[in-house]
Amino acid sequence: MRTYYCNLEVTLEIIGGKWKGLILYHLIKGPKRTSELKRLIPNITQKMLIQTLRELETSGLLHREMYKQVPPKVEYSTTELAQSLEPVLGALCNWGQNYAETSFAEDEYEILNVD
Amino acid sequence: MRTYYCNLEVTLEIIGGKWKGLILYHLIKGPKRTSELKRLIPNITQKMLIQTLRELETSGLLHREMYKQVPPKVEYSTTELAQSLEPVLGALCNWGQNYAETSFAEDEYEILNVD
DNA sequence: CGGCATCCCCAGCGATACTG
DNA sequence: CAGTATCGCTGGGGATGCCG
Repeated sequence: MRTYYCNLEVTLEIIGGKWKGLILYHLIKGPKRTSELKRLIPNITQKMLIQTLRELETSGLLHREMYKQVPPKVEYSTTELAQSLEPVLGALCNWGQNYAETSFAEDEYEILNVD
Repeated sequence: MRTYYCNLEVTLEIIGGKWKGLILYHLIKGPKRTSELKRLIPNITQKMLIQTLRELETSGLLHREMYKQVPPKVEYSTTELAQSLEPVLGALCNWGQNYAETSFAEDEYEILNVD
């Protein structure tokens, strides 16, 4: 029996951690192949990418579609459960942009959008 | 020069991690003393509580008010920057409640609200 | 009561090499 | 291209005890 002291703890257990939010953010915009995600999130290692995708799949947030061909092609997409996070993740993203603009020195950071 | 590949990475660096979101969530509802926060977040150790509060203060999200008296009294409150997270954290909280209700077996978890 | 300092463990993560 | 396997580190964080 797992005990939570706040509903937010549930959320953080499912989509918290170093990479889950970022992966969901990109996948919510549309299905992506493994290599596309790696390109969108350059700092993640392949190991962590695969591992995190597995966890999100287990939590019912992602769907994994495998095409039987050579070379292999795998595509990840979000479930309805994950889609409902779209406005929240969007808001968090905007908040980060605003935070950087107001709290970071202009010459101490950069945002490279790789879309 | 710190490089981000998505504005969401900024957000996660500031309010990500194991405890920051939870602490902000409680403090946004109103100023709290250290011991109150400890009671609201039973699983956090005092070390991590203090450490995380310091980091949030450094990031400009919290204000620390110290009353010179015996026994000591310290109160933490949110800055305007943190207040803007209220709707987002509230949404995440609701999402977690919904997730638990739909995806967890009823007899495998419990939510103890300590408000 | 609020906070700091130590010690120490372990799991999360990175690096690398390998497979179908 | 997608994924697995192994090794090894390191730092996040827990436990404990002390101080103003």
